[in-house]
Amino acid sequence: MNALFKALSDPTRRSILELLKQGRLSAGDIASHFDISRPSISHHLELLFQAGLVRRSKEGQYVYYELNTSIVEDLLHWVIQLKNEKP
Amino acid sequence: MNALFKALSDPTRRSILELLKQGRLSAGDIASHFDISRPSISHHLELLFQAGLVRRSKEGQYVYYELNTSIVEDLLHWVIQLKNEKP
DNA sequence: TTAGTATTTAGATATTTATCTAAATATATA
DNA sequence: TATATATTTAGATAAATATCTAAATACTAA
Repeated sequence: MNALFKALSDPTRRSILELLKQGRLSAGDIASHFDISRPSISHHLELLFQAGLVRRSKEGQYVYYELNTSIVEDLLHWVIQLKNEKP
Repeated sequence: MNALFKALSDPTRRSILELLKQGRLSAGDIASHFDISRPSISHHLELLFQAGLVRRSKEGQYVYYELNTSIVEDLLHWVIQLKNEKP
């Protein structure tokens, strides 16, 4: 749960997630949306992966990333649980 | 929104929020639940306040903190919006 | 007014984090 | 095989952050 919140705490990483709402993208396609070096984006993608927020699959020379919504469910529960004092 | 996610990215601050689910507490009462100095807790409380996650009111020499659930609503929307590609 | 308690502010420090460039690895293609 | 492209890893650096102690502020009560 800590990795999840840490992953969400960076605005670039949240933007990446919003991008991936459209569908899966390669690391390079993701990087081209930002004014940040590819290694930095790669690092952000790794943190998102560690947090379980994205899946990845290698196809040829490309690595595709896509949202993993099942962990978003966990986040949803955490938030709801905070809102309702009697769950 | 960034202040909100930044505030949630620290485990101590998330624990403070969980504590406040029970009801309002003074800064000192909150601090006594942690092995961290009072000034550090005070700093965490300030960040939670800046993020809009808690309200505070001074009563005599005490400062009481309580959850502000209306901002939690915003967080909820952000998460839901991430889950549903067609909102 | 003086002493005591609650909280925050200030300033310092160590750790974490976001970023970069250069190099390494993996794959595709000429 | 040699070259080009995609991505990650390594290592360095600067900025952000969590923490501490000491001091300041605000209030209570003797």
